[in-house]
Amino acid sequence: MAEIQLHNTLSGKTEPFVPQEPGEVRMYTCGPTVYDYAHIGNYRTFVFQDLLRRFLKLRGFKLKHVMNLTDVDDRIIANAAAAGKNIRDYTEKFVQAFFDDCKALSIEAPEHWVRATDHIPDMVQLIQKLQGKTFTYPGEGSIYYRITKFPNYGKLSKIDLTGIQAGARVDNDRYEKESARDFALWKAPKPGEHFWETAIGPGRPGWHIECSAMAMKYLGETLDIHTGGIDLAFPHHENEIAQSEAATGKPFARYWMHAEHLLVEGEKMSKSLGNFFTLRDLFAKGYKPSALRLCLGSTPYRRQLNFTFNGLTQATNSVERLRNFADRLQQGKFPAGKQEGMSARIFKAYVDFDHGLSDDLNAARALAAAFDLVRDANIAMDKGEFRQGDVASVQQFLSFFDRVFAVLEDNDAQKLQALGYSSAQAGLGDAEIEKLVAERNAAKKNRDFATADRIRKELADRGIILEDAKDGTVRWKRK
RNA sequence: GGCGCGGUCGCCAAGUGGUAAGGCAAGGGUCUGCAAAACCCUUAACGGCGGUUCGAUUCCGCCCCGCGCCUCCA
Repeated sequence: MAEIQLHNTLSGKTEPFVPQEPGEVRMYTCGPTVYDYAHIGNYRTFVFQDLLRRFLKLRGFKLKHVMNLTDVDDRIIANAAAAGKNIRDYTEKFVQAFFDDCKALSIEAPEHWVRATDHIPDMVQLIQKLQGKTFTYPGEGSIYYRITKFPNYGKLSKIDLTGIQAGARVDNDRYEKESARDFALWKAPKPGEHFWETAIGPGRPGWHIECSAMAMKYLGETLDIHTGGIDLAFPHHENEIAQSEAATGKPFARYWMHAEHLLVEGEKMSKSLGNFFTLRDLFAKGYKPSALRLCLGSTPYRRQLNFTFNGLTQATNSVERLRNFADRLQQGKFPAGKQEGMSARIFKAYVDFDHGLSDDLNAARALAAAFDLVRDANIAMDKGEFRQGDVASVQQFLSFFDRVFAVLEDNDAQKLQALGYSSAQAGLGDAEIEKLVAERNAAKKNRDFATADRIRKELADRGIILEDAKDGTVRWKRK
């Protein structure tokens, strides 16, 4: 196995990954703000986090992974008020939707899902700790963090504070702050707004404090890995560092990893451009969850991903190729014994796969390793050289591959159904299809091709593709 | 302006100081009652100009182009 190398935003370099405790990784990943349905850009990041998580597990690390759900912020408060709901009720729907989406994309559950509103006391404690060290100052009922007190401010995002002036763009906060860059740890309640009554006064948490408080509560004062979208590097993660390290005097996270953003057809995704998509939008158009997962996951995470419908179709077909191969392996009848060289060929696939992912999670390379093996094995099968004795080891490789990529299982229809999308062909059950296939086979035997073709057409119209094999067997699949 | 990502075949996307993976598409085959599906094969690419070098797509410089962050957006 290759040494795992990860790109660390903190150092700006790709470094060997060595966790604090051998064999164990403590990871915190920034999750969604549940004010609305998350969009495909969010899921690009979440799929990246999932690939990272799965790869580390594959390499034998025990994972302690925490992902947060931000369920209190300005938008949530505003939207909930507009809907006449309390924020817990308002966010519940989007929390559920997020969990559903994760299931659809085969994003594994972390060891802990944590919600900001469940951890107000932890945040209050952390703020008190900062107060004790005079990193804070009050202003009209709010509590601010004094950035000038933290010498390393800017070390993550490489922002140089000296050049920054409190200009019109920056100084738009209506609260009193000493310096434009200072941020709120605790916000005083506005009239009619939801607030918590606490030892540091009534109010609600600032954006950044939740992650510091929750990460340290579950993972200790120094994390191994902290990740999120690239836009979070500043100010969110920078502020997390300032808060946490001021409070503990220890490094907050050792490896910071940031996923680049996703573009849509080469443009920034935005509601105004009409190129803004949630998973629901894509599933309603008939795209498969597995295709979206591959589409979002196969571009290395530090590259901007240009999402296009053409690309999604390509991913759909790529998934098909892999699944077709798995089926061929499963259903094929091969001569007994082992093919010379096949074990070595499979070993090479493992090596290439591992090298790809070990190199800063290069998913494109790992994927190519699988496709290379697929092609070579297909050639061997076509030539009649493939042997039954190699089936199991190729299957083992595929399942190894799929422990990270998670696209091989043919369960898209079930997933969509679980989400409430009945795909066009959902009306036809397996038994019904088998019956029609049998009828067609009978017709073919009687050389009644008109009937056989009529059934074939009927099935095709309902999204069922038939595959007539050489030996007369028929395999079918849903489009 | 500062910081960052990128410009490789029609499209997506790896990679290397000695002329370049993989996927999709296209074309051609195998198979088939015909087809489809599946599988195989083939084609074709390194933004521009300099520099370093025996040799650069790969290193350096400049330029052009796309995109992001610079206070609450993954």
